Amino acid sequence: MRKSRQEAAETRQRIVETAAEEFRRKGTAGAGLSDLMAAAGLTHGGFYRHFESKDQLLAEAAAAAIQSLDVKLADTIGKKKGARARKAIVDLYLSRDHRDDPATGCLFGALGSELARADDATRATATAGLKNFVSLLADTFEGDRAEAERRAIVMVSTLVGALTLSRIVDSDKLSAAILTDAEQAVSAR
Amino acid sequence: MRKSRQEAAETRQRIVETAAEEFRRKGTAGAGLSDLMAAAGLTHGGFYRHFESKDQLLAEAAAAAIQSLDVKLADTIGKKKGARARKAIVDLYLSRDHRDDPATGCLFGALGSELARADDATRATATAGLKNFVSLLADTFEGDRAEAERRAIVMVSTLVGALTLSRIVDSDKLSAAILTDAEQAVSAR
DNA sequence: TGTACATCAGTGAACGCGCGTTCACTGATGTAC
DNA sequence: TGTACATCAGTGAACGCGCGTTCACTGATGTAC
Repeated sequence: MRKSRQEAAETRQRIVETAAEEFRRKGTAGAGLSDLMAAAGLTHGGFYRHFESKDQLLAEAAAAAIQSLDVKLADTIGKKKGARARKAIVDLYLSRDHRDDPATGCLFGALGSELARADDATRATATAGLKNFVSLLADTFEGDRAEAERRAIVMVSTLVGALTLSRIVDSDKLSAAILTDAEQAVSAR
Repeated sequence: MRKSRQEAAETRQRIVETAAEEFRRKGTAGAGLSDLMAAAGLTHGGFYRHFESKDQLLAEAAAAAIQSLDVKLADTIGKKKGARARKAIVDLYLSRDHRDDPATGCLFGALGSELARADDATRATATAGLKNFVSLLADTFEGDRAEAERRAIVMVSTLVGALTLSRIVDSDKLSAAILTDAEQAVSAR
């Protein structure tokens, strides 16, 4: 039954990535270890060969989600600069696709209020991810760096808030309006 | 042991209000019925004399939280109009006090990502509350109503996002910057 | 390179625990006459 | 107004269930010589 080191490392990675999706899809409490391990193609007994606790997995899953956000943002920016890069990020972030697929989307939008109650390791990861997001956006503003960062912080706040609210609301019309209005307001700045 | 109708009604109200705080403080999964009933000064067995399920309580607690937000906003506005009313709301919403006391604060900030996964009744309540919040803010903008509502929607998004992020972050400095930057940006509009 | 032994990834069953929910019971309140 | 009975708010114990966690076991992999 023993697997090679490489296979074990791949398994671990698969668990983390599966968890990153399941947590975003169902919430941290809603995603049980048993379901989660099954989703990764394993039985739940093996979990503790890889992790000390569910909290540790959450911290690593948060890191994976942050990393995938970084990659998506970098891909979206591509070779664009300034306002065009910024618009590409905003369009992606406030798209209906993003709203309708929390599992592969932004960690802050999917787990925002739960992250505020998470343990230190998870919050530290989230904080680093937020700083990076802000920094990428700040790069798209010209002029004074401190001012650019301030604008980026506000923009991220608007993006996260709008995405969260668009997912709560039970009216398609209002949900779409939130995305559209935020997109236009943010692009106009 | 039987209580009078009035006492029973008061008990029910107390449970709902206690729950509204506990859910915001600990999250919907983190707040157990047993703890919650104890916090309301009761044993947990009596819960089902008042409610059909935990989900029903959540829906009513959400309504209570929404109502208390309405009251706070109305109190804050008082007799102020336009930009002054708007500034008062923003100052209150993005205050350190609000950030540090989710239990009595905005429902969207405290439970945002969990509300997106809540049942229909709870989401309907949240949607109605959001519409009211938007409407109050729209009243502070002059000119075209549709445009005022668009601006209000964006502003609420920024407020909710900034509050949520300020609670996640493990750096006091960044947390304070999020509140301050959002406040200044939003006030400048 | 081959052999003997130790390691450990993964399985599947089991553990204790706290959860939401149910229930028998108590006794004050409400109702009927 | 008084009396007899029904109602039901609240108690406290119990229920089944799924959770996170533990453990004995298997057998392929890794290590030592």
